[in-house]
Amino acid sequence: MFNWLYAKRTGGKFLLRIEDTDRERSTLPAVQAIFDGLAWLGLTPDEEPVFQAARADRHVLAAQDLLARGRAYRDYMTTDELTAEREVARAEGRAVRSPWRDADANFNDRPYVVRFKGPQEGETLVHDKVKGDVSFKNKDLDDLIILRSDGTPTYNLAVIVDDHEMGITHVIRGDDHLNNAARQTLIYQALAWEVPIWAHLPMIHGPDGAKLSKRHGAQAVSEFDDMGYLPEAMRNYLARLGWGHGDDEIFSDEQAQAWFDVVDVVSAPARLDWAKLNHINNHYLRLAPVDRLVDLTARTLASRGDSLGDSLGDGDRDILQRTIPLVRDGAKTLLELADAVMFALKRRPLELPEKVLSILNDETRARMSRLRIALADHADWTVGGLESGLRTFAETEGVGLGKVGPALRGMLSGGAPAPDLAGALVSLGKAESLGRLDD
RNA sequence: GGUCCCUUCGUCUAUCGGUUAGGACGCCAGGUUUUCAACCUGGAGAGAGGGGUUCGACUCCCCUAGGGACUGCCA
Repeated sequence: MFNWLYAKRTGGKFLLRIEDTDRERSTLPAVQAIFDGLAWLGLTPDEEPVFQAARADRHVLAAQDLLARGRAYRDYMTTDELTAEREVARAEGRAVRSPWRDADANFNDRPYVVRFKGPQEGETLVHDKVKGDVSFKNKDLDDLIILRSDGTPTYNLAVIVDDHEMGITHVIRGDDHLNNAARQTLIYQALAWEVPIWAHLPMIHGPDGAKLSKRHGAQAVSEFDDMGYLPEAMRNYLARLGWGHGDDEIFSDEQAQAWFDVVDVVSAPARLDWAKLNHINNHYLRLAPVDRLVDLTARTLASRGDSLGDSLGDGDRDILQRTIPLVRDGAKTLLELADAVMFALKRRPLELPEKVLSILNDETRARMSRLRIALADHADWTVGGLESGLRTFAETEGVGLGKVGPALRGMLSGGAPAPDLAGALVSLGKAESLGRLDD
């Protein structure tokens, strides 16, 4: 059975049908998951969505109407006969045809399915906004089953009836349905209903050119959330996948809405390019308000099950507030941002890795002690102030910053990636910085 | 097998008969440098192949090749 959800925007601007395409679990929860994904993307209709289970009674009525007018017929083929016919048809390179097509039979005691009776002559044109006019010879189109032998309607009848009754005007879907569009057009016409405007979008392929699958790491929108992508970055990236507007790469939602027209969608499938997605995500990471990134980073740390994530106090949030602006430029995802911030959240005393300990010989230890004193007196605890302070210190020592940096860095970060020295000092704050040096 | 769709740099795309075929990501080289990044400068890189139509074709037509979808009492 199928379930779908009709989402309506206030003012009746449009109706949106969301259907679950997963053959294995076509359930309401699955449809809800798709809807949630759209909500995450920021594509929420501003009116409560309407869950619409299949209106089987209306579908059956339509089928009976077709039957009464000779546009459908009862097909008494058994599954064995059908299988045999399919084999023959395939060998002869023609569509499947039931012997009952023109029999106009009506037995009471034999099971049957109801098939739509498509014309054998002529051709059907699908006016598609993306693919252009596509013509199909009617003789190549097989007769769709619209009612199963248990009397329930099939997908192809159900969408038509429900979409018509809900006032759907545009059918925009993956181009794997382009063939169905021809058959559905025939049914719309037989029902004397207005054929919707079709737009069949190319599918998105994985980096290797094959159909996007779990193997490529993502299928459900929520997985991009888990991977640390921002919704606005996804919107921008997805908009550019299969569509372009001159040289514009980064644009706002308002611009996208003003520029976008479904007829401009390219008709070839596009591949998902993680590198470019990362680049765009980085761009929006730089633009995002720090408060929001603090929240998202805290969430990321918590979801990792990292002990730090659960015990984040106000002091830690202050640290994040100071650190994020200094490290966000290098982060491609929220996951990387969380990594970049880890050094500042470590609890004293830090465990210094072998690599750092080896730098701390007697000479550098003595120098660090003197630096600790100089820093304790340093008042201007800003990136600029500390930069010049460090430079002055190195000059007094008569060495280059290269002699000071590695050791300081090691003690401050415990070997974890960290921003430049002045930045690291600022993120930690004076007390924590000096404390780590003391340790 | 049949029907249908698709084919511009590695990737996403611009071009809508006349361009040195543009941009972005990535890549390469150099610079900056206290880690990882970021950043700055420069560079390489494309019309699947073959026929037409045309003064002129990436653009229109045909063929071939390659890729994909559909071909269920699935949705």
